[in-house]
Amino acid sequence: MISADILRGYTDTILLRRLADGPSYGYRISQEVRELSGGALELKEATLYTAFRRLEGSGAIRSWWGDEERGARRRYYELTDQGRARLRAECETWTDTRRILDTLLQEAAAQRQEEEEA
Amino acid sequence: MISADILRGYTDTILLRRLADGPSYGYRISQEVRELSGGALELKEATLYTAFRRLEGSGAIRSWWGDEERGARRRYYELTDQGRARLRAECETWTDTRRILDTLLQEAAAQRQEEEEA
DNA sequence: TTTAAGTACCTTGACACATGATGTATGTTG
DNA sequence: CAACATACATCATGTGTCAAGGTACTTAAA
Repeated sequence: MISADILRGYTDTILLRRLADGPSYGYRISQEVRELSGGALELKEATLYTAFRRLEGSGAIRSWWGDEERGARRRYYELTDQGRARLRAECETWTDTRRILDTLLQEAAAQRQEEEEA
Repeated sequence: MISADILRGYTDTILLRRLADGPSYGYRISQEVRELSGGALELKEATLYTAFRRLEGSGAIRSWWGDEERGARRRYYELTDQGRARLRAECETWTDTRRILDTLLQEAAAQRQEEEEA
């Protein structure tokens, strides 16, 4: 189980990506994240909704109340152009970050050797 | 330039890895990180030294003052067995995290199509 | 028919980590 | 002697995560 604390800084990006294919709402997104991560990542509600506020405040998404006639009310979210641009930028940052962390965490020579000998 | 905020949660792992090949000290490690990351990541001093305190407090590293006869004094750090175990565990967590984020940030079908057509 | 569980939203307070600012001290080089 | 590099350290502040708590509707089981 991966804590979102470790992904800190990527919660927003994950949400933006979930909205890239069209409008969605909180509960659904949290389910999708759980499923796509094979149960390893669960965005807690407090994290999720504060992230939505943050993203809306910065102009990356906009939202409205759905007009569900049955069941619980839902608030829908949608990417703005700015949000789409931000998603692109942050995906590139992820690529860089991944490469750098791979380099920085590369196994020690001794460890590699052990594995080669195994 | 990648903010360490984005790597938050990996500062400790990076430091543990820097100590995996033998004892070292703060200033040198911060230089190594800068070089290995191609200048993209700079561990700020405050971040560095609070991380050392944290790691020593949790028993992952131990430290001592060097006996430099010239130049500024240095505090050396070294992995404990516990630290070595923690490094292994956290490298595995990184592998998982990387895979999960890759999945979660995978480009949208529409975007992929655009690229294929390009 | 009550109860539990699922859907769906929200806020508050506590906590952890990163960092700008600031300080100490020594050594080297122009 | 001024500037820069080496080398350590702390404090206050900001930001993000999350446990805990709350609201309200729907469906299925007991």
